[in-house]
Amino acid sequence: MENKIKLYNSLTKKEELFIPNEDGKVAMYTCGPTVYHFAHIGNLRSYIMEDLLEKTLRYVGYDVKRVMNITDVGHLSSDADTGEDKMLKGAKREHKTVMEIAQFYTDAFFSDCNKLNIKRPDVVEPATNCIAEFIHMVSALLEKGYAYEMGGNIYFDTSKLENYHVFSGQNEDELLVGVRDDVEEDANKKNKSDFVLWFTKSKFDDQELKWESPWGLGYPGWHIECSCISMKHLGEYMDIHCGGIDNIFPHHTNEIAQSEAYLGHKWCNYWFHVHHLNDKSGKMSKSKGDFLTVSLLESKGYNPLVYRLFCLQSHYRKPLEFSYEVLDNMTVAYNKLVKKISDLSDAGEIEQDKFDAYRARFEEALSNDLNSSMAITVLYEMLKADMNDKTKKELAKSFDEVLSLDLLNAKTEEAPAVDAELESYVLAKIEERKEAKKAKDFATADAIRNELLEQGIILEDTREGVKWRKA
RNA sequence: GGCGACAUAGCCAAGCGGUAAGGCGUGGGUCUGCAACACCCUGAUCACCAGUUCAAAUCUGGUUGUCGCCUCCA
Repeated sequence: MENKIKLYNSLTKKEELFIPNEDGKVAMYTCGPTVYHFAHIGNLRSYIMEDLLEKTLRYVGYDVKRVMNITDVGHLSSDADTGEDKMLKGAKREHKTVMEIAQFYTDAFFSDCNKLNIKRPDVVEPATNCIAEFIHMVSALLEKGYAYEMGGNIYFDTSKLENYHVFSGQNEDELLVGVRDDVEEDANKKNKSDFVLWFTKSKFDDQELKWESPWGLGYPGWHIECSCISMKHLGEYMDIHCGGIDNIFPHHTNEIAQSEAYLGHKWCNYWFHVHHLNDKSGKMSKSKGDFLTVSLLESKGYNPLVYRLFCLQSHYRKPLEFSYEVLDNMTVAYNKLVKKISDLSDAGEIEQDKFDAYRARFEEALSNDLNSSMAITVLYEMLKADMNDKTKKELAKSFDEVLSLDLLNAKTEEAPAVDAELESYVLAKIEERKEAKKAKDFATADAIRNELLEQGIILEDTREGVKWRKA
């Protein structure tokens, strides 16, 4: 098939025409969540934009296989073995076992994704399912001389690589070790950028999850899982690897190092990195104060899809600043958009030439490095264009395959099961008010409207008559 | 200290060398008993300074500012 999608590739720092290894098929990998806590809406920005990427690829005709890992072990909060495992930390905090924590937050993550209309990847694989694969790769790296054992742990030897800092062009000597106060340097490392592949020696004895390995009882380092899980399901060649921008170093850098050392050839051609969501004080993160979750937004009365729209109207490669003010704006915009589309009638035949023209413009916007903001604009222009309602509705339906904003069946518009009793009551009141209006008794008419409003019923006088809905 | 990204109207934001899309808000208007809805109208020379060009928001160099990364982070 024709390849026409252009994507910015973090590896080459250029926008490139996306050409998969196998014609018409895309092998896509996404770094999944570390399930020790709820995902905040900044995390979810990445997953929304990656979802958009996947759906765009499908929309233009690719057969996509997407794999995501779930990090449920081995993610230390420090690289030295003095660090505390994030999973264990979460478990301690909530007095649960590590596996209970992992299950709970994995479910919570997919529940949030569901609310944001993020499609579940074709394969979701927890790290703890693949211990044998990890051990296999670590063994192979030791055999090939890319790894060494020191102080009970297995390390990757970055000095064996020609170009370790593939992403940044950083100079080894210029890197500062332990920039942050709470990071301790690991004295076992031969080179400061070496990283752990397998731990057997841990200073915290209560590490719950350990596995037998050729090097003793232990657990995997953080980076090994993504390399192994992707190869397990996608093979030795991958098309697109996605993740948040902060994963470039060290996570993705290390993934490339170990994967290509293991394979002996180029591993992944395109790297897609989503930039951060900030608030006025800067980057949103779990370790900083109050983090915003989908549930929190919902409790404040926001539709999660409004947040999705907020993300889509920006570009994935731009930092985005969150504020409730903007979210309020988006709520209005979203409701207007949905109303406009729901008012379209089904009458008539599709005007195929116009349908094709707008669909092409929509694809063109997304093909241009996922210009979702432009895609939204195409949606607005389409709704204003000179064509019949049926065509517009079908186009909206088509666009929504990618946008996933529930444009045709918005959750907000789904009237929560109205019981007949309430309905007849409201209709009676409307009739009463109509009589009052006819008699020019506007005081009574307004009183009735206010009375209903107090019960959460909103009346609107439209040209087609009185409409009512729940607030 | 090193590396990188970003800088367009009140806010979000498109723009990829040919003279500033779109959304929200604001203000004005049509409609309405009023309100809401809907519809119409309404605004910026693109952080700053040089340079390249017939032509620059768009390219180059520099300045300033904001943010991120340099072994927790999406």
